[in-house]
Amino acid sequence: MTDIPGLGNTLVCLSTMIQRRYAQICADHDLTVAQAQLLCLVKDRPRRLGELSHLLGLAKPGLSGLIDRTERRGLVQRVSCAQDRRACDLTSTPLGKEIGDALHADVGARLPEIVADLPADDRATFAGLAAEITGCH
Amino acid sequence: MTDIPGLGNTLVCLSTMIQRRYAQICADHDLTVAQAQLLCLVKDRPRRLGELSHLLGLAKPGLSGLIDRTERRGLVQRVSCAQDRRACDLTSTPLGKEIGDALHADVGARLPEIVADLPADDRATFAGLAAEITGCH
DNA sequence: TTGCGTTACTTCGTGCCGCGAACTAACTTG
DNA sequence: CAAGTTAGTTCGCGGCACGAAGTAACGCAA
Repeated sequence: MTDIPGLGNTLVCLSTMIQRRYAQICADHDLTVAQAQLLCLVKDRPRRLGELSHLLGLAKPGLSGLIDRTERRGLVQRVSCAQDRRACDLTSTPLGKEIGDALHADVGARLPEIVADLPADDRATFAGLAAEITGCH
Repeated sequence: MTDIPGLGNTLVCLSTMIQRRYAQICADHDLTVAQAQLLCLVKDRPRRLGELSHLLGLAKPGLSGLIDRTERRGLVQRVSCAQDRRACDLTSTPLGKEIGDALHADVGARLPEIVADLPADDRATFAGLAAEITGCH
């Protein structure tokens, strides 16, 4: 494969730009990045902890603590699962749902400012390629 | 400006993909992301702490602690500045320089795997646009 | 020169984040 | 039923980063 010089660094820079802005948006909704990501996964449907662990790339104890903190803020709730009494579903509270929806809207509105300097057709091209890479459709 | 639906989410996904892979590469060199970023800024020339604070987007105490931990590992060194006795330059040790260079090479080699599934011309297009957005030349 | 505001950095206390190891309870299989 | 597996928790640790408060050095003005 043809190497593109400096691409590695460019990707790190890009990712840092996105993370910084995303963290700011989260903070504006009084959320940490980790809590925001948890909330977004859970705000529209309940999920098993094991599933969350996989999606977030966290080991069990890390997830457990993250849920503890988020539950303490009243955004999320453990619900014991009827089919398997060992297991837990995590759901969002009404407050969590509300905040999660607001965050999602804000991310959609403000994060793309990062590419605002590009001409419109480049912006569309970039968005398409990024969607391709991530598999986010 | 024309909104591109879902772009906010796509950017978060992209950034997460990059961060996860980058963290893995750092871990392979026994570095945390924060320490790696510090080391990369310092490995080719000394820098003032104030400059680093600005570049890394950290407040003073956060940087101070990060440097403490990195210094404890022998990768980096505080050098008091002759011109201004309040100030500090941060330099990399020979070990730090070596590890930093190895990391940099590895990032260049392995991080672009993220875009490996794209056809070659799309890859080049994406790289160009990303460079444009970040201002990484 | 002496004093005063500013700047550069550190220390302290706090809280979030995430890991491995060890544990408990519940399911499953022989 | 016994043994092994699975889902989740707890504990102790270390990294990360903040605000508030402190210290030392600089620079300027009276």
